[in-house]
Amino acid sequence: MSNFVSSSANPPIQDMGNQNVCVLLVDDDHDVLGANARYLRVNDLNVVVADQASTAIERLKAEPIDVVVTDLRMPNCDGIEFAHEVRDITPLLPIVFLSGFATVPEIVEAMKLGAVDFLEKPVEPDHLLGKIKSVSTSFRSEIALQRQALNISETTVSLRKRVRAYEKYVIESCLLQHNGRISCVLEALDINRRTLNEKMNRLGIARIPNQDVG
Amino acid sequence: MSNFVSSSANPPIQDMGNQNVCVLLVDDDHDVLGANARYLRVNDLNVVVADQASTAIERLKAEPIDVVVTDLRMPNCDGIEFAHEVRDITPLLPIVFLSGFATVPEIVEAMKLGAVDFLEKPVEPDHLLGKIKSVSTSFRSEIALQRQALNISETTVSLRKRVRAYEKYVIESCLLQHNGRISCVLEALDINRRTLNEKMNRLGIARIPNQDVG
DNA sequence: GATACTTAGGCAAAAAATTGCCTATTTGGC
DNA sequence: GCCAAATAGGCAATTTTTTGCCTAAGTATC
Repeated sequence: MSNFVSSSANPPIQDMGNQNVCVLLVDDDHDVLGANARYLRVNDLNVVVADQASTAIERLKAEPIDVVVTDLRMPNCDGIEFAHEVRDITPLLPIVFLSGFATVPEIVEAMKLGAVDFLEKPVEPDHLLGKIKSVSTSFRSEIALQRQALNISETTVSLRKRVRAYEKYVIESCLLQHNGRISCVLEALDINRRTLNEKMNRLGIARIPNQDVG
Repeated sequence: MSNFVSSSANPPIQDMGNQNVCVLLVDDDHDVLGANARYLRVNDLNVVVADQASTAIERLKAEPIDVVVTDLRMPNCDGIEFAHEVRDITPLLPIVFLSGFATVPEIVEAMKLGAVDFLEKPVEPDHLLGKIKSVSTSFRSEIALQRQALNISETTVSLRKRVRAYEKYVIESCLLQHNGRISCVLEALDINRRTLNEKMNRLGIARIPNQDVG
């Protein structure tokens, strides 16, 4: 927790390079699976694939997965069921669902299980990539934030510090999500350019050397 | 989060006396609104109705609402927009959406905004009642609070709003935790009394009638 | 090399937030 | 009734933040 607060001193979240991120891709359709896997790998992600839930669970236990991307409809085992199993193993792992057609209760259930998003097939590979990147980065800081934000009972952290940490977290996430593109952050956070500048200086947020993807 | 997951098969809630629970019912269809309101009232719930978002917001500010039940599609203002406004005022209040037809992104967005459930119209009154009862009891749970506070992250909300919501959340939690005792909050959050006062007014945080727990 | 685009930052006015001082109200105890 | 403790809020000085205007630097494009 303290590292979060004091983080103005230490290096802010850098674009840690996608290669650290490991994605578990689950889909019974081999074409889709292959295509997505290829695209993600080209973009420096580690990709583990599985064409059914049981395999996926094995892989999940074996490999250090950062994000799960799964189809909702699968022959042997539906996605919700699968997500439950994932939750049993890793309660906090971000899960992104894909589906061509899903019912309202399915979506609701998926979101309640903590799905990070629900994308409609067919998914643009680039969109998927962006989602994964944002998810996998925000996931890490979210944990830190969570401690900071919710451990009220444990430690006494001043409101000021907390709010600052939160603000920093939001801006950094947004920056990462938009690949360092300031103009996008301005729009996304609906904030004055000058203000963002000031905040970044004040909070010690580093610029990201805006490297375009793909 | 387990309480959320279990919601599909909600266990019978102990009769804790519905009369305490106050529901804000929002729907532009007067027939639906009337029918639902009647049914809920017969079952000892306090019901406040509104046939449009603006009215609902007024009511929300005026009355001590425990749960919001709103239609997703409304003439002047859509439900998501409305939910955003609700979130600005009460970041933690449970919201149940109703809709006859909703798109995937709408549902996802609603859930990310912290919707507790998403029911398809037409809704069986009894089902709605059960949902409200279960929701209003589980509201106190820490987990619900956590989810709320942090799940906003993906959605595009202005930094200002986010920070405000966060600040509000922290103060409200702290207040709850210390049983409404202002002096404790001051110390815990290491904040000037005058400042806390101002913030509470600005953010619309209600005082808790400091009832000592036996 | 010229030009457009993006971003940083100095400066100062304007706006907002913080906070000390003082007073009022409420609540509980003597 | 009187006193003490807790809390709210008016007022104004002070501090902080926001933001517009202008300039400059770095990059990419033609």
